Amino acid sequence: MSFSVVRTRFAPSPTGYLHVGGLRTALYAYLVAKQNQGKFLLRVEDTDRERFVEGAIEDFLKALNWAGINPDEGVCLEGEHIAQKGDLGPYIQSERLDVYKRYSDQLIEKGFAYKCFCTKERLDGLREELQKKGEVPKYDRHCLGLTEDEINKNVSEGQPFVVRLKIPEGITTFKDEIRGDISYPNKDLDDQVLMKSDGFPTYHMAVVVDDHEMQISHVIRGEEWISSTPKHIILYNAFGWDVPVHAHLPLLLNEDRTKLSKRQGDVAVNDYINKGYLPEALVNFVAFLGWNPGDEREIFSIKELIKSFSLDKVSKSGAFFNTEKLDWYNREYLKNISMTDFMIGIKNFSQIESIKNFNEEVLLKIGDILKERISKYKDIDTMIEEGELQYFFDKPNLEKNKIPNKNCDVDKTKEYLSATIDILSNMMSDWSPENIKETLWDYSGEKGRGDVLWPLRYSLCGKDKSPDPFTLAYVLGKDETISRIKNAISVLNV
RNA sequence: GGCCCUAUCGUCUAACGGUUAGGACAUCAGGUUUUCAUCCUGGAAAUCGGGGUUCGAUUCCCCGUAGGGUCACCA
Repeated sequence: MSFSVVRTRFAPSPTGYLHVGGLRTALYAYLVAKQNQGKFLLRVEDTDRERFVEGAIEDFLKALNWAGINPDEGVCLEGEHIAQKGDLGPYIQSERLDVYKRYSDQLIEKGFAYKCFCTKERLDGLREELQKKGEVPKYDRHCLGLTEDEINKNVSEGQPFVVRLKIPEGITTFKDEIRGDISYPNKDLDDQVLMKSDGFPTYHMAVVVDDHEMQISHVIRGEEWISSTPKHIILYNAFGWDVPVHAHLPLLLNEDRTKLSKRQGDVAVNDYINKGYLPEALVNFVAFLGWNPGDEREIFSIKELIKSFSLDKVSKSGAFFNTEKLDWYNREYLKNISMTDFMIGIKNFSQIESIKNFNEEVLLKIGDILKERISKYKDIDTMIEEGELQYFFDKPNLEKNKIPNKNCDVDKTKEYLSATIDILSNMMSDWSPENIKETLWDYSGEKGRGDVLWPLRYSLCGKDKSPDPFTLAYVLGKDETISRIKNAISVLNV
């Protein structure tokens, strides 16, 4: 191979939104470029005009940017606008039509490709016929036999035509960086359309021409492209170009082990952004879907990934996109985030009204509680919506029989609660969870930890499950704490 | 159906011929300054089947089986 510089690319087509499989492909390509001091480019493959989706390019770019994967060259975002940088552009295929035309003419001239005037009807009929006979549907090369005169006549009459690749005899073999040698008998290959009748190239033509023109050294893409790679190799050979390294990544799978798709859960990167996952976590997670460093480390920043990643350690089989593991990753990253960043994260993320009920002070006080209990920012909204945090604002409704600890009678409970009020009222140290705990420690130890602390905790929140009573008391403040305990005593007196 | 790819705990994976088949997530049990959460400890859990090659196969080869991908003027 004569590529002196590593140049990789991510080449999405703007037909939808970036999904997690695409994110991983982009990430791997990015890592390979970065670890070799190479360049990562982004090219837009918009040769299918019918499937073009408005805004898709921006979406790709934004999602990639969120993940920390930014192109060195090619299509990029400048503020809110799409821009292009680099000397080998344009990097949007619809702006390169003349390039493909030039190369396609060259191919025809050299006899590697030919014009085909067959109508859609004829092609459909042919396919149907072959399928009925149980044969592989392939073009029958009807137009390969056309004479020069016939071709010229058809063209001058304005008959639409496509350009087809003339597949040579033999066997085509290529080396896949992940799977090793892969061979296809050429007789199984169809005379692939290179140029469509609308003057646009097909993917196969465009990808080969552009990868060559943009000096791509590593073609890193999904496994679904394996079977069209031989056609690309034949094209490289026809042009006399060096073939870049190919690496076909295993697919990301649904739970039923089919190719990851919508319908079976969230697949768009945006879905995960909107649920409040941290970019570092998603990146770490998808990086490990199909790759690992070979030792037992699991937490890798993108910088560490650049250092450790290698294509030959990428696995060959598809991986199920398991969000439970993703949640774990996100919790790990949440642990290391500062409280300030955590607060910013919540504020930036939360869409719902309820978060606005929280004043800064309370939010800061319950930060640790929140951080420990959520997997992702969205969970906070869920907790709020389900009223799980309501006791921080409103006095709870208490059920009398739930106030005493298990096997502790009402009179004793009243006594403990009253004593707790006294102890807390006379507390001299600062009102902090640690000090509250310390203040109550001897007394509760003496009377029975659970018998004293359970009713306290329940009095403050009215829930079977909650954070510890000291934190609760701290967040509520001394006055409110005492008021709630008094309330509990009065409930017991009813 | 043709062609191609793949196959280790439920899941993600490690073990580049010799290991009590390792780790992580999830799960279960126990523990930790009441509950929940966190944290700690421990348990259960896998080499698709059949043939070879070899002193020895998860590992190499073949055949099955299963799953997936692909067979467009879509990428």
